[in-house]
Amino acid sequence: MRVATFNVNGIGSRLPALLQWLDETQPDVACLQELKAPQEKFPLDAIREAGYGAIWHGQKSWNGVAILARGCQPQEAGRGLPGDPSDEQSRYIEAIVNGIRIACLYLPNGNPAPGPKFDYKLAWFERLIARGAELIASGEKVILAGDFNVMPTELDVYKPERWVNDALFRPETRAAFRRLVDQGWTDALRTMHPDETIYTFWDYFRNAFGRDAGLRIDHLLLSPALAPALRAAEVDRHVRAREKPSDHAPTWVELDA
DNA sequence: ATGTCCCCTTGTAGGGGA
Repeated sequence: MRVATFNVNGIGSRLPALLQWLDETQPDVACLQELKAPQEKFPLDAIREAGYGAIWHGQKSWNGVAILARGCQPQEAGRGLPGDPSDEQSRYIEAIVNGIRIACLYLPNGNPAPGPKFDYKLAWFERLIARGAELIASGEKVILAGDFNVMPTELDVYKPERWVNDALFRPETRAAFRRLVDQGWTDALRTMHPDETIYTFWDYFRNAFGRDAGLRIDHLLLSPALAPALRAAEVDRHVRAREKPSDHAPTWVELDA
């Protein structure tokens, strides 16, 4: 079973690229972030035609997350990250697919830091850590997948010294990610590639992809009940090299059925 | 500071966000 995460950066502009990638790689589950579309503008017909059922949480202009499942309808199991009823940003949705709980998330960017956006990022992170603890305690097979907007270590940044004051790499951000993982989650990509430089995002600026000036910020975290099933974890890097690409590449895990 | 791309607009160029 293949579970992928892909920040599409606008599903309106990215639909052809998304459909091409789905057709080529046929992931069983695809978690999408940054739809940048209101609920009613999700291209459900095209997704269905590609063979996928879908649930999604849209928002005008910003954010937006979706879970696609090949050949079946994802069973929605939660919309919105618990812990703050006043939070109106569409950044979190859960579904059950094939007995696995899939949490698709788009963690706030948080720049500029310090400031209110960074405060929101850290507060959102605390809520995710609380939800993570509940999910670990449940003993369920769970995947946390998405754009975490965190480079966990220096190995995950092309030039770490340039990023130390950025919201994606500040000590508070890395410490929060570590606290989450230390609950018992397995960082699938890093586990399968312990010493490798491996990126999931390249800025549109300054030919970042051509220079391989990338970041590893898209992650798939496996709960203890699921970690023994991990067989492979990779980045579909070639997708970033195409015409009109997202700034993120699809990232995926292969799990033993 | 800059670069680029996406989305929206008492819209068609400019601002906000990443």
